[in-house]
Amino acid sequence: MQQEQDWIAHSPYARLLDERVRARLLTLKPVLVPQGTILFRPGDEPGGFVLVLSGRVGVFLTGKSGREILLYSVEPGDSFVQTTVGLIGGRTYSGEAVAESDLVAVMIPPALFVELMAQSESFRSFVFNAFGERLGDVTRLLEMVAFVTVDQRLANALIERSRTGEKVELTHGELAAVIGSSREVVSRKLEKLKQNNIVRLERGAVEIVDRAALLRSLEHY
Amino acid sequence: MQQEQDWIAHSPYARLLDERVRARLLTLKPVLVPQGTILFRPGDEPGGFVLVLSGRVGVFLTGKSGREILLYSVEPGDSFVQTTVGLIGGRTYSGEAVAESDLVAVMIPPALFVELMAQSESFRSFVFNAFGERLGDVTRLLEMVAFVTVDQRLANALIERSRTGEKVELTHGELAAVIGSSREVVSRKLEKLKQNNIVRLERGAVEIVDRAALLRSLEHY
DNA sequence: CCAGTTTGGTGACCAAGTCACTGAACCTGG
DNA sequence: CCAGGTTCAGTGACTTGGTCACCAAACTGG
Repeated sequence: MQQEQDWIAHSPYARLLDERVRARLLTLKPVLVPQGTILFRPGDEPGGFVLVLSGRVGVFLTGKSGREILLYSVEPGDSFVQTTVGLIGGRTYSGEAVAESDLVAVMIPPALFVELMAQSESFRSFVFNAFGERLGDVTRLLEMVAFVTVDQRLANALIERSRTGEKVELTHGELAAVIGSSREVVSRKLEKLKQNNIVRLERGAVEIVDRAALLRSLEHY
Repeated sequence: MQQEQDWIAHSPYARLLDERVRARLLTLKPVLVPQGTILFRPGDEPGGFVLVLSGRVGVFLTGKSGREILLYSVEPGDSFVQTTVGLIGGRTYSGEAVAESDLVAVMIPPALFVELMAQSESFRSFVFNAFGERLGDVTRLLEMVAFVTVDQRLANALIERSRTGEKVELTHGELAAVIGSSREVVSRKLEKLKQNNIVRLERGAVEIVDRAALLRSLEHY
């Protein structure tokens, strides 16, 4: 697969890695992970620093009520920095990672990880950026959940997941997890959007009809 | 001041730093920062890696409505990893840091920071752990805000801030920021706790009378 | 001691989450 | 191909929490 060879070039941060590191990383054998696999659960001891080459992983937090919220997604070129914390500091992690599609990934074993950290400036930058990225994601999400209405979070989620106008193939329940709300609430909000001819609904998917209207509802920010 | 010399020994992670690094860090001149100083604001370019030696810093997120939420606090031995992200990755940061008390801190200049990262395994661990710590804090807070009732968050905050039974010297508004709620709601909840003889209220402070009852309200988790 | 500022209290209202259902759409295996 | 289970969506009633617009009490600095 092409992606397995030039993923580095496609990742905004990984592309800055120096040659030596790239060479080392390319010797690692990519693993195939089927959709739906749970990569780790709360409390798991991390096995290494995982880099996603293709596919998409969602990391969820689950409340005791069973409600879930998507902490962030890991996309090609991203890594599971969280597991890194454990690697170095011996802490375990909270949150559950699920492969949202079939996955190609490489796992950098702890020894190699530590070695690269010691030797390569560019690798350190890469890891740091990945970390910063995550912290930023979670902070942004918190900001959303704490300060922004469900309507806006929903509008935002729909727009983000339909950049090129395609249907958003998520159930109401899944959408709820993305924006940190509940299925019922999402259903009701979508119902209203439908009545205003802003979206079209079908089982398991939402189609944006009037993108402009959605965007307008966001601009008061 | 004693603390300025042996802060390293008191910090759970900093104490693991190797001799060479300690020596370098101890040559840095500590800065005194008066209470109330805003250390950085959203969008600021970070000036270095800041280590807090004594005092306490709160990092807040502010919604457009003016409501605030405490992201986390930085205590002696902790550092502002966030600024680090910027140091290496050139990203700016969201959140506002306020000195909650008079502060003694050292700032590790970018050049030294990069050098230490390159040279010292133990320094890398230190920085990583600090990072992991923050990510954990923010994740935990998100979990709270998303899944836990105000009553429980309030009970939790009161207990945490009165470990040894002292009064919690925060206004209702400040308490609201700590748990991510609003002043009015906190006032009403406290009112109820008072009626049940669980707390005693005074202007600017809350005293826990029946700690056991508070703890009970948490155990359903 | 008085004016202005902080802090706290309250009612009315609205937004959102929860509970307990119902029904509709879909898969699947005999 | 259709019967029964399962997943997905819709809905009403209720509770919790956040917001708005106030007012009152407590502090604080001249």
